[in-house]
Amino acid sequence: MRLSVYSRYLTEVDRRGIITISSGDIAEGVGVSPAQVRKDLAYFGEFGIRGVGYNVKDLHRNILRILGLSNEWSVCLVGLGNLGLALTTYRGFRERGFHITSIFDNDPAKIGTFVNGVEVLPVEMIEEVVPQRHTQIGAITVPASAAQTIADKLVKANIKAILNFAPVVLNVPPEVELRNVDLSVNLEVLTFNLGGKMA
Amino acid sequence: MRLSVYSRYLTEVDRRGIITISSGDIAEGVGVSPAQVRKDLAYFGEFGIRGVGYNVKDLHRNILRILGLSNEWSVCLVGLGNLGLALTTYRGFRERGFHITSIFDNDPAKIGTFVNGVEVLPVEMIEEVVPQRHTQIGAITVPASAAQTIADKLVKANIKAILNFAPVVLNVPPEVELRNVDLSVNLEVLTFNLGGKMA
DNA sequence: TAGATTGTTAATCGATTAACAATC
DNA sequence: TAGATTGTTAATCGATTAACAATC
Repeated sequence: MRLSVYSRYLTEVDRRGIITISSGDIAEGVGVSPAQVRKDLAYFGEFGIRGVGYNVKDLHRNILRILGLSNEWSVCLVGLGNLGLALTTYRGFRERGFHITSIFDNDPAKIGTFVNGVEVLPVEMIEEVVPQRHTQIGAITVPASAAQTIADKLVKANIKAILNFAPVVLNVPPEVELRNVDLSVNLEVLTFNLGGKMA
Repeated sequence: MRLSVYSRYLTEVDRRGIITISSGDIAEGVGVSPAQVRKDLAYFGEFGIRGVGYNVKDLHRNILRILGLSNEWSVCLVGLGNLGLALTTYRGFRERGFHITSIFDNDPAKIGTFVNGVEVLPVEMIEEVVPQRHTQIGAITVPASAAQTIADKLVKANIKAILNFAPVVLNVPPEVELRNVDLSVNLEVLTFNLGGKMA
């Protein structure tokens, strides 16, 4: 969604101390058309003033609210490999109100250790711990072969959304929101687009 | 691009020893419409046989070729944080013919060390080393504040494509292929879609 | 009032789906 | 020949852009 990109741009614009911004300015800043910006924003309400533009702080607040970023979220992380570890230190998580409240892995060497003050638990405990901590979001960073099993456990544990980093198509019921952060696809789009230009 | 997803599905189908597959089967396997599958494939050539379907191995080979995955690619990695480290061990890279041929960072403690047999070099050497090793793809895993500077260096070094993991809109000339792997946007789409369902 | 910029309607564009003739 | 399934054309849908009246 483009709202997310607008939000980021507004953060920067606000930091520069700019008070008011036009759809044209936003459009130029993020690389879309002014009409698109106005359409996107108008869909959620009348945030601007005709002849003037949008109040930066005000608009930003509204977008954050629409994106659900004024809420606090409990996240569980399944799979503590390099990627999982990278996520625990990812600043963007905290900035958006995401709190990693539990970490699961099935490596005995990792179970019982603490990462950022959170104890690593065996994956068998997902169904017990996730509901307990009112966790809404599960991040899957296990190998592709294990991802579906983990997804099933998360669904049973009544998770609301899954952020899947494993390169595999997961099967979850429609009421569970699923996002795939798939590096493979990105790599392939990259080489596909490169295709014509290179040998 | 959906081709990437088809490719993955065909790998699995092939492993099961299936010889021929219909557009309907593929569609069901990856969750799109049969017409879409046929349209996508027909765009690149006539890979199927009417009344029969597609030969799995044959189709897969064709898709790999179209995606540029039968080539070998030289990749440089800039930024050796947790995420950068995760990428060096990412199996999907090697599987697709991506070779990390150089790693750059500006932390003196990291410079000179070896990761997977590749020496970590100072970022100042990008413009020298990248052309030397005929590197086509640059992966940026530095903090957002440094990303544009790195991108500029890569462009000067004549890179063909950039895979950007920093949550920032990069400015590169149109002839450089740019892909953003933006976790922030994914998080925000997630909470946005969750918005209606939750408090 | 004149200039600027929004919100919105209408026109355009592209992508998806439905339908079917071609053909194995 | 009858059944199946492709490749492709036409119909549908949705998203983007252009244009402009409303209004600050």
